[in-house]
Amino acid sequence: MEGSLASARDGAEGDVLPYGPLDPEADRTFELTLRRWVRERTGLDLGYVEQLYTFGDRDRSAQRPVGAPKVISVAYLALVREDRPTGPDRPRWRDWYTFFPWEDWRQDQPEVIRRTIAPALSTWAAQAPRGSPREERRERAGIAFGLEGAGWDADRVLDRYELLYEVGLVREAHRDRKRAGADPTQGPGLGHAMDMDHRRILATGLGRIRGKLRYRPVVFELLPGTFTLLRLQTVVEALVGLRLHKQNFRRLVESGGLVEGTGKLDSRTGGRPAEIFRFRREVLRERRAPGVVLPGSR
Amino acid sequence: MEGSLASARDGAEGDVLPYGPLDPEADRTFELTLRRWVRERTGLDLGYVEQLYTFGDRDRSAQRPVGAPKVISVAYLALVREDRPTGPDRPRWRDWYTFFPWEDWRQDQPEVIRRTIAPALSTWAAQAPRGSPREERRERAGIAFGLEGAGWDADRVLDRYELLYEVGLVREAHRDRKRAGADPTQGPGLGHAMDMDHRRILATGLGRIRGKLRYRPVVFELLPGTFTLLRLQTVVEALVGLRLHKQNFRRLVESGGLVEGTGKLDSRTGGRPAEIFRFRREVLRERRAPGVVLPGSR
DNA sequence: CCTCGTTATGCTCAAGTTGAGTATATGGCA
DNA sequence: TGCCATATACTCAACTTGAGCATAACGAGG
Repeated sequence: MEGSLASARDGAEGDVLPYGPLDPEADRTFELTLRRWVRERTGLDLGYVEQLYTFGDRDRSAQRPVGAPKVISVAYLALVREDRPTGPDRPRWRDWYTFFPWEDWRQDQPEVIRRTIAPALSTWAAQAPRGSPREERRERAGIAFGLEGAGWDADRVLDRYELLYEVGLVREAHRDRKRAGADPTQGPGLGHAMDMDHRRILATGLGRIRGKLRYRPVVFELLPGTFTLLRLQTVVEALVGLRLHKQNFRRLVESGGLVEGTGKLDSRTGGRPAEIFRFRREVLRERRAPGVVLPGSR
Repeated sequence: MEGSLASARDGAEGDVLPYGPLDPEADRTFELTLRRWVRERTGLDLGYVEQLYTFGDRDRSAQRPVGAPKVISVAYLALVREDRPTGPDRPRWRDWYTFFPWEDWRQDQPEVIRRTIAPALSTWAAQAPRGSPREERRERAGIAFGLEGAGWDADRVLDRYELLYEVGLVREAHRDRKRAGADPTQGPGLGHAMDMDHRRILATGLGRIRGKLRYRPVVFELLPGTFTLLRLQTVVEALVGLRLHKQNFRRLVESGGLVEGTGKLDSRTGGRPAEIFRFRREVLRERRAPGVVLPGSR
């Protein structure tokens, strides 16, 4: 239910993000074009929308045939509640952790880090000439994956993907090397691959939203108007990929003025009925940076 | 000395940011093209570089003549130490607070807010129909400029510029309305204007760097390899536009592991000689988000 | 060489925040 | 009724922040 993102048009190799041409003439801004385009193609009305990053032709893995027009891609991140999408592209929701299994720490450290990533990074570092190049590799790996007591930084999603790409642990790396005519080394191919550079874009988006969470109440874009605190917490946990301390989470959002109780109860919880809360818009006026996440796990 | 940004080519109306065409073919990424371009045009080697935002034709104030090619502008933020720039465009350094006088709270609340902005926003709110539209305007103004006890959020530079534009308090607003054939209302024209939408871009950049400061040690890009703590503090203050408590700043950067003393002293300070410090790179490995925590950052 | 102004540095303290519990409440259901 | 599950309430120590007082060490001017 939580932790998913729209993706569409299964292609030759893997999933792709929804994309299409923009006509800067038709609307006043890119963002308006985007909203219209998504509504037409999927029936979804976007709420929160944020520009992510712009890539030029040569940044991208897809090789442009000689004579084809130059392509600039402007990637956007949008938050939508998970309604059923419609439309000709047959877009489908995907759990984003199928693309980034190493990002999901909700039940402890993911297996794949201990079993595959950490050893591979260790080998990769050891292949560098001894001394400072080797130290640099070790340091970079340590920072990205929180290896040697460095602590996991949930926001560094892009750092981690780029490192895995460089080290050759994701399929796109082999695909691109083969296309470039280089040696076609085979590695484990962690997580589901995506076409073109879409997995890189997705990593940018996930990192961005994890960061934003700390100082802007964007979670509420993904929830109905009212919800229990457990539901809110579950969504936050899906976003940051960490498990949070329940009592402290309640204290944080309640005394932080992010939510207010409605007085009504939801008794479908299985235990004691939970109070139903709503987002307190006034918090935007009261606090400088109203957000949710403390890196505290379990 | 501090608080400035490269701008070039005084044009018909005001300053402009350095800009030029990018050839995505010549370099592998936009960023490389940018670095090369800046080196050729100004002689400066960029250190930290970050993509800011991409604007389409119609986002921009400049009207494109019929038949002219479509233009997409990708704005970048770079941090450079203030060396003398060279080159054909005659670029010059500018204090950015001449463009945003309301952003400089280093000596208390800027006059222009109390004298001009707050009253104008109040009038603007009062012009809306009573009830919730009027309340929304009042709330928006309050959040942006920290008016009714809301507290100043240094990061909201873009919010503030856009509000002033909308309310008609910056010259660009009148320029664009006139061009669009609308009524040419005259207002105070706060701060120095810039051509096209460059002041908007600059606002985006200033906001971005202020935010980044909290969790990445970007300040050190603007300092020589060694420095006194006062020098470091002054640069941070210039960036965030606030004055900081000296003893606490020292405690923050020293016990936070951001800097380490060299044992040497600088006695050109006028009082007791200051110890000379350097950036501690290891902090990147040790802490999740090493940055300068500011008053009410969270 | 003594004093004063100036900047640097050291230290304290109260208030607030965080991390990690323990304890109690209240529903459904066997 | 009693058990299980979840919700909610409260506690407490460790740590962080905001603010200020106190002391150190230089140069300038008498």
